Amino acid sequence: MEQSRNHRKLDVEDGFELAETRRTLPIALLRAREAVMDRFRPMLHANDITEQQWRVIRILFELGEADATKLAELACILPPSLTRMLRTLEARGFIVVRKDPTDGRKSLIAITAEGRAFINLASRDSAAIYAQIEALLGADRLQHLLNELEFVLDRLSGDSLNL
Amino acid sequence: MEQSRNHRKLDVEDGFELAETRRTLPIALLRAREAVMDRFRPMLHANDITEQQWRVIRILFELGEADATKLAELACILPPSLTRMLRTLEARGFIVVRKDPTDGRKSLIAITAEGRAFINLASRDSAAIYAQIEALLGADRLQHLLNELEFVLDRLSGDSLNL
DNA sequence: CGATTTCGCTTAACATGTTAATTATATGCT
DNA sequence: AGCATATAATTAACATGTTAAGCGAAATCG
Repeated sequence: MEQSRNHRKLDVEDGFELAETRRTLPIALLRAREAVMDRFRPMLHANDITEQQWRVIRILFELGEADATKLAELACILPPSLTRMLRTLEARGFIVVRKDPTDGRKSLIAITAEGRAFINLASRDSAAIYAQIEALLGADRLQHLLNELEFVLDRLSGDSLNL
Repeated sequence: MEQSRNHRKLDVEDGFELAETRRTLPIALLRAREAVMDRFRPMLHANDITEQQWRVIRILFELGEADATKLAELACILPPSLTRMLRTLEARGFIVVRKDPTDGRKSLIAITAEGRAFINLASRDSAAIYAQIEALLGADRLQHLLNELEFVLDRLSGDSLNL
């Protein structure tokens, strides 16, 4: 049930140590995410939308409208990528972009009725896939993992290079 | 100490449910990984190497030589990306590519002495950063998280779409 | 008020992610 | 051997990641 894995380290010429690549937080997070996304990708592809576009309109579905900075942060997308994506999503009729009347620098992005309709359609499959994942992992264990990931976030974010 | 977070669900018109985007496994894994990588990026950038290139030569440092398929799998890089990267890394003198004498389709990629020297230099900083992360998270908690991530991998990989 | 600085977003340039199609080689089958 | 199929890698085309630079609007400061 529990796995007592190898915490092996590689001895390098000069004496310092390097963790085995496979057993490393960046790789482990990446591989776990790929395993999860492999289950969503068919549904995303069938709906002719990318993973990132899906995140963006889903955030907008929750918020209704948001400025580009907040949207980028919530969707985990860098500003340059978001700029390009907004054109695509606007051309598809899922969002509308307008200037903030209070602040001429900001852009306000809102989801359209068409965008909401798309979410309503696709989220059926999405929810089913997520339920399947939850069943495979166990609801409690999944919640625990989400807590741990949030712990990592809280612990590593902000304080730049102390210690 | 423990966080009792919201497991809120969004009610959608038609009655089915969609988990809040923030509290979702793909996003949580992505955000956690970004928090981790933010600590490595300065070091990678200072050494003028990308995150993916670093993974590739590090894998080769561990294996010595490998065919492209295994290398791509271990480094979590798709074949088309690897093809492009190999040119870059070969031009920089970190690797050498040769055809497999037994199988004309395969390519065998090996790390060079120069590549090893690069790892030896850069891995000092890398190991220091990883140690800092381990200290911030706690060694035990980190190992536990790695185990959980491996559990996700084992549970979600392979069996394509069974219940 | 005007100059400077900061902020929000965009553009540019290059690297990688992603899927489909292609090529060359191996393998299986008869 | 001859043919169909499978495999390994590549190419193509488009989307996104990543860093730096650019630009207009807003805030700040003297």
